Amino acid sequence: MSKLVTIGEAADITGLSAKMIRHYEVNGLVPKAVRSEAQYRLYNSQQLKLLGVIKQAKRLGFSLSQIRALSNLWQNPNRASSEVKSLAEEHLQEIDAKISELKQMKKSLQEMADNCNDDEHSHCSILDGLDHV
Amino acid sequence: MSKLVTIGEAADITGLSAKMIRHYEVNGLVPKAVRSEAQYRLYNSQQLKLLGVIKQAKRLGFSLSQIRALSNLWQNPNRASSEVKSLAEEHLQEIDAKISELKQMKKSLQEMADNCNDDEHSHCSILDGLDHV
DNA sequence: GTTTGACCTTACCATGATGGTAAGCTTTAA
DNA sequence: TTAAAGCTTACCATCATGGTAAGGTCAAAC
Repeated sequence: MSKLVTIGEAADITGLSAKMIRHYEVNGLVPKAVRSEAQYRLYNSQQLKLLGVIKQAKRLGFSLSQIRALSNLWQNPNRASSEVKSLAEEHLQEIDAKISELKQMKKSLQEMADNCNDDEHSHCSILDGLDHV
Repeated sequence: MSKLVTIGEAADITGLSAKMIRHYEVNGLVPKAVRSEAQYRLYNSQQLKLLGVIKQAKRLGFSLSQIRALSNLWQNPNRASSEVKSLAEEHLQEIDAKISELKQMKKSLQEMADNCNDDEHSHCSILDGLDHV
């Protein structure tokens, strides 16, 4: 007999936007919410908890399709923790790849910028660096 | 009297796609190409050079609007190198911010994953970590 | 000289995640 | 009773890119 809240309250509680919550329902990240007589979506505490899990997963940079998988595991009492770990490690690898890529960009750009005279003249090592493909 | 090439050759030479080159023209990153009688876009060596510069800037992660600015400076003989450097440093800051964000994500997720038993049981510290908002 | 295939053109739709707006119905509070 | 706030769906925009369709053009092979 848990208290039911509308989508606006659910948004306030979880820190997601109402738009996002609807979007997640349409895309299967959360089960379809029950509706009031006036067709308003209603959420109980368990569903709010799931939305909170999704919010956290978003903070960790999981994509919506990864979150859909996480959400399914979270809702499944027969899950194996190894499945969850495997999703997490997949994402950790993506994060590492992005960090490497950004570090490489930073290094190249930093080198170019360090050689730039930073004055009113038109010659610029950054443009030179971009120039020769 | 430089040789003119069509968009497909320009794409092959620069490593951009023909779609992207058209998109960049529409969005003002490159000047409108001259056309053949049959309305085919034609590029000279100077324009190919600019497309090469754009390709490099993309490798460095500049956004299209940043590249539009870089392109304008590249084409302007009266530019000041300080303007170019300022664009580069703005982008370097963005890169640094992204790296920090990803490192923070990685740290949090790594901690959760390290405590996961990785077995067939349903209990999982990763879900626990996501759970308590 | 015609056909074939590779190339070009524009116009439209899709992606992923989110925001914005509009038009209309419902609930709440004054 | 009315006004405000909140809900509904449906559509369009963003960013950078890819895909496709329908049609025009060019070069080489037959």
